[in-house]
Amino acid sequence: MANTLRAIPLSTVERLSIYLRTLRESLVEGMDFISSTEIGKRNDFTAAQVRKDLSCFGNFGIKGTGYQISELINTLETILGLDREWKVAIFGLGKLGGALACYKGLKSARFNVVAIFDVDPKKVDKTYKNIPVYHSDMLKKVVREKKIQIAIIAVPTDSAKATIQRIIDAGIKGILNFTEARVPYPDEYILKNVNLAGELESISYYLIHSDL
Amino acid sequence: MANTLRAIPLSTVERLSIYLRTLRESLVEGMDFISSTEIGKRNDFTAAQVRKDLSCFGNFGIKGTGYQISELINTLETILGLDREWKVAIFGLGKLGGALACYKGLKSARFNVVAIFDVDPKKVDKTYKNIPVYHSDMLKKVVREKKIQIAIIAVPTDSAKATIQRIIDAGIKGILNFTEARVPYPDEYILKNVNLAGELESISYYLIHSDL
DNA sequence: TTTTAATTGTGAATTCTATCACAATCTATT
DNA sequence: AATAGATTGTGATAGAATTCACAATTAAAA
Repeated sequence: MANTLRAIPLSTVERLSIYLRTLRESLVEGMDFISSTEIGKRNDFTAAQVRKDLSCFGNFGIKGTGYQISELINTLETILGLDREWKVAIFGLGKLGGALACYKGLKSARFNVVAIFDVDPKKVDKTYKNIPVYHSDMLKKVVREKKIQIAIIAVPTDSAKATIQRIIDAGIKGILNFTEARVPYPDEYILKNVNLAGELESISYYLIHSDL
Repeated sequence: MANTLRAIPLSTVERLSIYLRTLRESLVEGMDFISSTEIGKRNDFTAAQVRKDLSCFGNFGIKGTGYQISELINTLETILGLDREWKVAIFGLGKLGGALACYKGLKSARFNVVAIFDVDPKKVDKTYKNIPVYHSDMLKKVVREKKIQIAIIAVPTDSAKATIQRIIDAGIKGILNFTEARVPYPDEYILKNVNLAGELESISYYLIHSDL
């Protein structure tokens, strides 16, 4: 039975993203329906896991047949909030910030980069790939005017903590942080960290500790 | 009691990375000892979590005092395999690949980018930031000669699946994948996916489903 | 030396997450 | 209309991860 209000674990939400990708892929392949078994097989999940995740939000399947793909895509997009446009700002126009600003996966997924912030006088008050670049001092004003809802942090390590704090203070509730900085934040905020060094370090760990 | 052989969950290993960062930070601040409580506070973990994680590998603390910071840094570096140099190749010299090649966090953490692969004739057989750029056809030969152990995938989506398959076939056992492609891989391999769109989608989800 | 305060390491308890297993139901076939 | 085959949704079960809670130990203070 559907219960959107019950707290859904992050792991379930992250898998919904993966299911959505699989559904789009199978739609391109010309399929109309897909079973939980097939969704699982393509992502190395059990079929029960797939069904349980989906059942948190409703009964979308047809017994004996599976899930109608285009319909489930729409449903998952609505659940994930991809039925609207999100206004995103990138903080830090270095190599990584620039790469993220160009990333096609963003725009196609309704994440629209409407502002870039930096402190370098050579970069500010220009545009980068048609996106206006502002001095970080303009943060509060621009966030208010452009109704920015999500921040992506790609500033240098040493200014990261202060930058994140200012973003929190400006009321941007969704933050994706590519730096090492860790900042406490209020409950109603969602802050996710992508830690490149950490990813490689756990790869390093498992390379050593496998039975070689 | 220490038991390095027992399978350690990924979540524990990932936290070790975080503890290590915290320890380095506190060393810079001039501290000599740190308690599990303080490590936890700086990362929003419980003190028990910190102690339990560390106790998987040994008894490193001093009761009443905490952990000797520089010593625990060395211990964690050894556990994570950061006491050696890892040879890394980046696949795809686009915006993201270029950004990763320049990323200072890599080299300082003993992850040494010794090769870049691409298929663009304008890029191959040159160097990028002093790193040689090879045509992907040279994959097997270069991997063997340079003893590459870790691959970072930053190629375009449509060639990603094939690229990853060739990397697996070439015997590179540690893979960090920045693309959407998902490829089945043998057990003794470790493949981690960083999914930017997925991260933003779960942020989107929680922004909608908080009590606003 | 004794006491007090701090902190670890860990077994037990709890909470959270994933899997199992099967009744219910749908489609297709005979 | 009846049967066979497929697949869902979910309560029950199992498994994993986290937190609790406290004895043991150390350092510092009295």
